[in-house]
Amino acid sequence: MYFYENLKLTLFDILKLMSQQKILRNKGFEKKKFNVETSSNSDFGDISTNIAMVYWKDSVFNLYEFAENIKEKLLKKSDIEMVEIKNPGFINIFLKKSFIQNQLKLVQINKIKKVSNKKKINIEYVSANPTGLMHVGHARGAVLGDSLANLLKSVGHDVVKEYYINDAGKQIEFLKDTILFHKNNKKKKYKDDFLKNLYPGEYLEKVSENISTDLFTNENLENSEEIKKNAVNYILKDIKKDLKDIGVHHDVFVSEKEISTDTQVKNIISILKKKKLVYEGFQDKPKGIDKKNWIKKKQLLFKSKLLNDDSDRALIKPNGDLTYFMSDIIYHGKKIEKKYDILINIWGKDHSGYVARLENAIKSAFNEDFKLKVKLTALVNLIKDNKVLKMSKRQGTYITLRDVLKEVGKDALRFMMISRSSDKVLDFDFDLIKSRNKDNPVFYVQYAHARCCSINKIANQIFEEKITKKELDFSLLNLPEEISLIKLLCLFNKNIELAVESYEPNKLTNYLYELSKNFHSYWSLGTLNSGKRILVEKNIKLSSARLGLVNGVKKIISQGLKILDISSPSSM
RNA sequence: GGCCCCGUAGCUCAGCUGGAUAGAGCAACUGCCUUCUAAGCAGUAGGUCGUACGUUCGAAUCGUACCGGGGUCGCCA
Repeated sequence: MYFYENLKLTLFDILKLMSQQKILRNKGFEKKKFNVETSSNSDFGDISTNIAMVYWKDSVFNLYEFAENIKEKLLKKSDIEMVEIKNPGFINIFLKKSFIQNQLKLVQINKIKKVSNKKKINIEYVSANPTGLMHVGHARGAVLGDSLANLLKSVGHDVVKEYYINDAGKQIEFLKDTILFHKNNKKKKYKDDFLKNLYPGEYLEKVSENISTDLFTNENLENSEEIKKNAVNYILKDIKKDLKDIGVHHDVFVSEKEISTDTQVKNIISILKKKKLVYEGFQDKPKGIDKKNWIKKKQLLFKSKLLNDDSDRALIKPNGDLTYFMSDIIYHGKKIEKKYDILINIWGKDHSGYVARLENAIKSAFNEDFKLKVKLTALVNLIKDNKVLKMSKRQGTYITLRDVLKEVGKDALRFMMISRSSDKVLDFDFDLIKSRNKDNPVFYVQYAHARCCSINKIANQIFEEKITKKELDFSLLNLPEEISLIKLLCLFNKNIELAVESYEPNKLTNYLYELSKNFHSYWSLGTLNSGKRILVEKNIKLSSARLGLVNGVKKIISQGLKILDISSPSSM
């Protein structure tokens, strides 16, 4: 247990004691929350807490007396050197140096802390339509979902990673049309008179070549379905290959077509009917944009107006097909059947208006006790020569994930994709990502790890077997930079926890960057002052202790990068 | 117009389960390599945290309203 966790328990004990001593009047103190934070400023000690400001009103004392009482009790602890009370009521705790130094022993054997309440979690991500190759936008969701899944697993949750294949509906119809077009117009140029509702780009031409010509000779329904199936399978294979190349693996692939059976549809409709949430009717005309071709048609609608939507939403298209909304209700129903505690969906931000609707629908249909968390990812701007690369799906000029990957590599791609919080537009700058210097955060972190490895090699050369690995004397680590590096290492687990709780892997990349920065800074002390070099030739004990610290850094960086599925190179 | 997201240094962003003097990186300027990877480090300068009001001992953080930017609002997914 690291020092800040320790202190928190100590403070809880003190509260209990104060309750016994009738200093605290109410027993409800456990409900209130107080902070135990590592101090931002060394004037404020190693640990600061607002405990006195939170609880003094529940006590027989005034704020100052209350804080003093806590201070007295804290000073009885052997690990604490000094306690100061500062306005407007903070208690600042200064720990004994030896206590902090010995925290490094915990770092050496650091294991990521498991959660006490293990959850069954389903995370659905990527789910790119199988109508073409993935682009960087998909990659953002892919890496976010994958890193998040790894994080959740690392703290002990039971995680299933899922890909929902949209292999039904109009998009797939367009895909088939496009394939047919290529088959029938093989030699004709199609750029100029390109038809609406066909997918552009050369890729699908290649796909069409890989589909048996026999299917095209007579156009019947059966063959048509077969073409769709073959095309989807072909494209899906490519998508899976790309995902594999960026280290993304799903446990389950669910086909929209397969789960949306007639019985399922009837089932859902009858459930919703019982709850009086559906009716045959006319949808409101969409607001905002002028819709000249708006035609009223009768269809099955979900009463989402009752649930704060501004319009009721269609479940069945006038032609009898399912809307994607309906398919999604069925799909989520399937997931809910499997008794997950938490359902996580990673979607592009263009679906933001849809989140509440779906959540309302499935909560009212299934009444189950589960938590739905939809994470939305904002756009990715590809930047080259300080210019945003314009992409147009219509003209088929979008840049595919595999092109980007070829250029920057998996590690850089993964790191960059989660280096910003997901709801902010991400600038993906090729020049930056490919640079081998500190401008590039991926490089910077990996370089810190490589330096740690390098110093180990040199230590072995200089000291041979004399360098100790066990029973290091950490009391020799007295530089302020060493102390703060140790404290920072202790915060790794805390940052994992934060990343998990907020579903934000970028908290981990931020931490790793921060740690690397501190390490590079520590390393460089030696260039000015040879006594501050990590390896001091005439002092094996000191060198060993410092090497212990370096290896702590190495361990934490590699643990962090492993969760993100990014390599930790031993030399660069 | 409704809903969702964003607004922090010239630029890109951390910080947001309320805490003390708001932090990094880039760009600018000044320094540091005969010595462990200078692929690096140190320093200077740069801010009414979009605006206003409110809650609070305390607000970048919470609430309300407004301003600016983006997304979305069919039977596309």
